Amino acid sequence: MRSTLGRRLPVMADVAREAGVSHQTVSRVLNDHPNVRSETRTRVLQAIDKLGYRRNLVARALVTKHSRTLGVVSFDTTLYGPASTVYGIEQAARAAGYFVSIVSLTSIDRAGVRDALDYLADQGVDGAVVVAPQRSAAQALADLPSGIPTVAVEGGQAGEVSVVCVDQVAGGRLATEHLLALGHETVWHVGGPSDWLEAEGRVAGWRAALEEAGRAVTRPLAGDWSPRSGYEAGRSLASMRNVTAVFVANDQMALGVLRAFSEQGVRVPEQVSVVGFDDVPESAYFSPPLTTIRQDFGAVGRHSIEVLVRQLKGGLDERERLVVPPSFVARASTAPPA
Amino acid sequence: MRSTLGRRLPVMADVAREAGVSHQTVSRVLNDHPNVRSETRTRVLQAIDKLGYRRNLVARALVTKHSRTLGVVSFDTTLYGPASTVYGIEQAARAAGYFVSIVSLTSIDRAGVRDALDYLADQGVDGAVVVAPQRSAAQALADLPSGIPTVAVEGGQAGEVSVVCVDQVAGGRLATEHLLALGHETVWHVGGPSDWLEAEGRVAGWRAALEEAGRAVTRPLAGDWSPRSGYEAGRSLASMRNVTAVFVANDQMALGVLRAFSEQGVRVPEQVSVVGFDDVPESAYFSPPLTTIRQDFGAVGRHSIEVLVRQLKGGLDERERLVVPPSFVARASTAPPA
DNA sequence: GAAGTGATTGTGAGCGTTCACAGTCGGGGC
DNA sequence: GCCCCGACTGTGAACGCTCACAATCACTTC
Repeated sequence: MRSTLGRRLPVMADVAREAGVSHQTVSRVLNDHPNVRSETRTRVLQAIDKLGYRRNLVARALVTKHSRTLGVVSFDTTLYGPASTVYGIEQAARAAGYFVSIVSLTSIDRAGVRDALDYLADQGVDGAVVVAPQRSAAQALADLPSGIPTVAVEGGQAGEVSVVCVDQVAGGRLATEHLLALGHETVWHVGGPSDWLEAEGRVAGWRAALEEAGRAVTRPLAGDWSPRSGYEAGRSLASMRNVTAVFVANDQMALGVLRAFSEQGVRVPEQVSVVGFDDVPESAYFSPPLTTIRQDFGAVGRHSIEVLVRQLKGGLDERERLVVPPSFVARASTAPPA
Repeated sequence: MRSTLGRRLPVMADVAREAGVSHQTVSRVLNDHPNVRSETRTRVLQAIDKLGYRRNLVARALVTKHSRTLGVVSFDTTLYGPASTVYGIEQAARAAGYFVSIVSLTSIDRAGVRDALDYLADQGVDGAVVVAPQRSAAQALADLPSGIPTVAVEGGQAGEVSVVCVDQVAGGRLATEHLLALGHETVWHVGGPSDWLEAEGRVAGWRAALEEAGRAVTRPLAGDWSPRSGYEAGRSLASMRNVTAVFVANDQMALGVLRAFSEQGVRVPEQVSVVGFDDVPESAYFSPPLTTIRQDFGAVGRHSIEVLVRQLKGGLDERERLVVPPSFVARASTAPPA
């Protein structure tokens, strides 16, 4: 864009002239080519410094066909989970020497994912990671050959693309088994939106743990991740007699559940135990502090970049599937039944 | 890169040949140039469709010197505020036809901001918005001429750059005046980190409201935005006799305060009233639901893009300063003193 | 009927880099 | 003394697009 002076920004040829070499030698210095006499190298470096030269990455991308830019497609980066994942992705990508171009979707359907990927492809990204926690998005990815190397985060079964995800089933198990171990007869569940793979995995883990223990599997209550939906589920649960333990599919809804219980005079953990999922920074300060399942979003982001970069470098077409284990965080919202 | 077939991706010349026109005519069709016969236009469009041609934006950027990419520099996009702002920015930028390249800083000091901006400039962004809520970042912006059009979000006094921000002082006032209006003798304050401009503005508003009402200005307690720091401040406050109203500089810390009060048997709002700041989605479900000051992060993001695009288009060098007013959200954490 | 006008199209150069290919130079082996 | 080889450097052509300019054509206009 024009320097602060009216002068044109220096280009490689200017540096070459200044250093008394050819433009190619300048290029070699810039690209750490071994066969450059060290004296020549310093001369070029000095010229670069003197002129304040900066290599034009757009021109470079034109010829190399690599932009060193990675695309990220995500859904509602306002939520803690996606935001943390994207943060991890960005850090890892930059560390690996890539720029990150992002597009946030308001609705993550088939068309949306395709458009976003096309959009990024137009821009010339070398690869993309799609944070696709919804079944529709995951399917969109599996079906359409995006043309560019792609990694899915939380993207369900690895079909056409590599996948990095947290073991949601294990997480659901962890939560449920903890409650059963405390002596609860069975565990109720407040689930996330049914089209989210994460919600699906958590229910599955909960159900499996219950069935393995030979306990009654109650019908899960449906939420939409929001505190409000948790609140409503909490009101329903509070009105039931036999509820002593609840596994809520995320911390935000758990907050709503806690709130509803508190309003209805249901004491946690004395009367009912509650376990959340995510371990958002706030959950340690809920009333009571929330026992929850921790997901390492940062690790997921980092891994997704590792996989993507490996695919870019190797050029190999093997699909990977990397699963990050969740962990259990004990706090004050669970106790043995009264 | 490379189509699924081994074949080279079609370029403008291929389309031209297919349509029986010159490459320039293809370019004209692509750029909606008026002087193209409609019959020619359809022929070109058909050729484009048939070949699956997509214009190479990198090549275009090389000659136009415009990448149609905007950079975003932000600090810890894991936090709700920055995440929401960045989300708003991204949506607005895409709507305006720009790509968004993002870099998240872990520490937002002078060098960090400069590096990030240089990094983005290298990539060839047309402009940048820096979410710079810390004094050091704002200063870094004011001092160093970044070379590219830049807009600061929450960036303090407009010096060298345009600024879009929320009126933090008004927010602090709103909170404090509400508590005074309820009949509280004075209002205590739990502040954010002292080098944050937002924290500074909120204290200033609180102090101004107190002084105008002729009330005692107590020494603010220091926090770092985290629930933990709020919790600690809350413990201190709970141990004091004369505290009846507290204005906490953000909702997360307010959560910690609430938690500490609850542990110490201090009832909110019966014994102490609490007001937060931000209106995070969770705050309506705190115990009790938190009265707070709402910031419209989305609007801030949108405005910052508007200002930036105006600067890009107009080419004019005028600096703007756009202030978004906060609003008061009444919930259940405040009441008249006992 | 000559010249002017506006719409439509084509030609060639150039954006700033990297790539492929040629040189040049000095020294070791015969 | 000749040749070969490796280290170093230079030359010219892409990359795929847009820009400036020229050319053509059908009408008007006087």
